Amino acid sequence: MNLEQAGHLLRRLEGFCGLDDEERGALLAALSMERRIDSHACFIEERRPPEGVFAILEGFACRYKLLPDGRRQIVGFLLPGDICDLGTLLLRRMDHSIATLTPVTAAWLAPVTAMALLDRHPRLARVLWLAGAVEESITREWMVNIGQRTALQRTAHLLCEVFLRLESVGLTHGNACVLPLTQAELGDTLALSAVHVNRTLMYMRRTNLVDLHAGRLQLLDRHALASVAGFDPCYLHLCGGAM
Amino acid sequence: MNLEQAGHLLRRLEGFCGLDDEERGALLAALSMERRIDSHACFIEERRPPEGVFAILEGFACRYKLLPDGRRQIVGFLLPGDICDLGTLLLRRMDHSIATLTPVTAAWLAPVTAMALLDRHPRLARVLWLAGAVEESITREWMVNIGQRTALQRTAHLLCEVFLRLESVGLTHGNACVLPLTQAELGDTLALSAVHVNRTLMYMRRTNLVDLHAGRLQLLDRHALASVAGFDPCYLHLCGGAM
DNA sequence: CGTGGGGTTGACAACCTTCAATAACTGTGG
DNA sequence: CCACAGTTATTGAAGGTTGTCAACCCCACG
Repeated sequence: MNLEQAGHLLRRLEGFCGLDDEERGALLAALSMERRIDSHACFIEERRPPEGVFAILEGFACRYKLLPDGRRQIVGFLLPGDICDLGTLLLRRMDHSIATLTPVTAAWLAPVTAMALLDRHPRLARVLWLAGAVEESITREWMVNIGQRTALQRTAHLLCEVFLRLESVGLTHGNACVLPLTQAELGDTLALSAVHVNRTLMYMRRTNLVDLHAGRLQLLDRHALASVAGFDPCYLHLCGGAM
Repeated sequence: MNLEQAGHLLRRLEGFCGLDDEERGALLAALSMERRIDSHACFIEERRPPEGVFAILEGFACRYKLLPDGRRQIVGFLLPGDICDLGTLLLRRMDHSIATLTPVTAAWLAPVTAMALLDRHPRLARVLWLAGAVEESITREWMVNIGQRTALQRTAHLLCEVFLRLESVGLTHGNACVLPLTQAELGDTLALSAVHVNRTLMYMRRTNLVDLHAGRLQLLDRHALASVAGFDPCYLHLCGGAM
């Protein structure tokens, strides 16, 4: 695992709680098995037993559920630095699928390895537990977003969130970051049709809120964006970052 | 804590994994501090530090988030036998509120007590962890429900879920159970207006799917209900119960 | 007997979806 | 270097599901 990628991970975890060299070492050692995954590949399938814990080192992935008629709801983004599926480790079968949105490199821990790591390093266990709690919190906020906000507010809210999450691991440059999603994928995330996502993004571009273009997100007016979204970063538990 | 109430809790946890007498005893002892809460009282508030873990012994409660304009999204139901907020134990502040929907009796564990319990009884820790993972799974399914399904499917899906969850702790009688929610509360849950909830329930009554009336839910045609909902109980991880 | 909360119903409006057509872009092979 | 195919983005028009507003009923409760 190269140092920059490990940096995203550590930076994120240490946002919660300091780690000593031994803990850092143990975590990195456990995550030493890397795997590259193609873009748009489903690498964890609903109804199959969980295959362990993994960390996203590079690239974007998502959790999603399919409906019988082919509709899809994306229920979470997995960004660089995210550690995934500690919670599902004990479940018999996955209740959702996970797929890449771009090429991804991930580090894997077999279930037994993960359990051993948690047993031997209580503070590491706490931090990972915390990271899971934050993901839960994000899921709840997404439900509010989809349930209560208009297309404009909803889109603005998601863009605020993604930007802050990327910023917290050092993946933004000024007011810009990558966001390599098609409008159809944004639609599956926001529970909007791709057409309406397009209209909404066009409107945001015209009104100088954001420019999302060729996989690159630029916040033209951060404050106004947060304002139309009604964005309150509290739920990200970032301990510091404001909008 | 009376035995029937403890029964709901144990029945639910043992659905995941057997417990020995010592574990059962330790859990019940830790949960010995009972508290009665009035109907429609907000007993855990957003932005305040978590006050420990609690178990719902009797009555209905919900997690929710408020928007600046007063709209509300209920993001989860807490039913008898549910153990709550292990996940948030480590967070600095709550990212949502919890309120009762009926009078509730709950058992409380102070944070330190909860941590001690988990440390001393690994298998108990696993079961509680599992219960948390199931709650996460339910949250994701709710997001799918709100995002992708029509009002009719959405309502049917929720009713299927509540019925099964109550059935799993022995709180149903034949095809009926209590469901003491106003239509406005159902609306906040399903992200529908109270008026449209009413229309939908009227429709379901006319077509002999369910009768929801005076706080009592009766499934008139369980199979048809599951069918219109596109309900697949897999996400509840009940290990047995089907619809 | 009045009051207030919840349920029920109708009319109308709004937001968003769907369908359809076109334009821009990406990668591939000749 | 260009032609081509496939995907993604953009825009218009029409229609549908759901929200809002308003009225009315019913019932429990004081």
